[in-house]
Amino acid sequence: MTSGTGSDDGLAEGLIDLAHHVLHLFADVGRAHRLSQQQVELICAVIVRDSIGMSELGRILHVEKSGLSNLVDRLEQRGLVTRYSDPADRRATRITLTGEGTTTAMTIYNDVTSRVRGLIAGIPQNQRRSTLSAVRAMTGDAPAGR
Amino acid sequence: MTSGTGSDDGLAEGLIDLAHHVLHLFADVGRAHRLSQQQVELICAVIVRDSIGMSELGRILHVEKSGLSNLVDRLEQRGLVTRYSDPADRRATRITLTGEGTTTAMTIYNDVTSRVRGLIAGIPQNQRRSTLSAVRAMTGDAPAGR
DNA sequence: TATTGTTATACTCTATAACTATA
DNA sequence: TATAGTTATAGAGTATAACAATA
Repeated sequence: MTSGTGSDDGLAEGLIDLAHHVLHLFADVGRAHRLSQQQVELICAVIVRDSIGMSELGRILHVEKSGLSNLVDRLEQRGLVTRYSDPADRRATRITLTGEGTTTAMTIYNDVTSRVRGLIAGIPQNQRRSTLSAVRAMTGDAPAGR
Repeated sequence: MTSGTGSDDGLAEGLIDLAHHVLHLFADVGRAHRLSQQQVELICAVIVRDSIGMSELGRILHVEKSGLSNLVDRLEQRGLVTRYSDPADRRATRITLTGEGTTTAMTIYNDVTSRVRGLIAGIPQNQRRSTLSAVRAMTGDAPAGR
C-alpha cells in the first residue's frame, strides 16, 4: 500500500483509493437529502428498474435480507418507498418509489451520475474504451459487456 | 445505471461495481478474523507506516475524529493496537500495532494485497500502465504519481 | 423441506456537539 | 483563539439466529 513499492507500480493503492472516491460520492450526494450512502444506493437501484424484488435488491447492494428489511423500513417510514406483495409469489415482496420518492430519486440519481461522469472526464477520450475493458476484467464481466 | 444507455457506454456502472468489489474485499478478508471493513482498513494503514497520528489516519480512512476515536478504542480493547502520546506535540496521539496486532495485520495485509492483485491479474499486462494513469486521473492524482 | 421476509439482539459505524488539554 | 482528541448521544449499518408464511 505504500506508493510504488509493489510489483504493480501503485495500481493496487490506486484502485483502493478510487473505490473510496466512488462510494464517498454516494455518501456526499445523500448528505444534502439526509440520506446515507446505502439509502442512496437503494434508491438508485430502484429508480432504474421502476420496481424490484427484495432478493434481487439484496444481491445488488450486497446486504443480508435482515439488513435490507431494516433499510427498507427506514425509507418506507420516510415515505420514499412502498412495499407490495408479489402477485406471482406470495412469499415475495417488491419495492417501488412513492411520488415523493421518485422526485428525490431523480435529483439524487442525476447528481450521482453527473459526479461519476466528472470522474470519468479526467480520462482522455481515447483511453476510455480500454479503461472500461480493464474495469470489466476486474469485476469479472465479460469484455463484451453484460 | 442501466447498461449501455449512457454516453459513457457503461463506464460509470462499471466503476461503481468495481468500487463495491474492492471495498467488499476488505470486508471479506476481515470476516475471517472477526474484523470489520473499517478495522481492516485501519490496520492496513498502520502496518505500512509502522506508526501513524490520529489526524493523518482520519484523513486516510475518511472518518471523523470522534468516529476514529471509537474505532481505535475497539481495536485497543482487542489488544491489536496501542495509543501513545506524541512527544513533539502533547495534544497529539499516535497509534502502533501490538505484537499480536502485527501478526494479525501481516496476515490480513497479505490477504488484501493478494486479492487486489487477483483483480489486477484480469487486466492484460500491456493495459496496466494505461489503467493506472486512468485511475490516477479519476482520483485527481498527478499522472507522474504522488 | 426449502425459500422469502420479518423480528430480535448485539455490536459497529457515522454525525453532531460539547468538552479537556495543549498550542 | 485554534487544534487534537475524547466523550456522549442518537441514528444507521451488519451479522446471526429464530420465526411465520408460502412454495
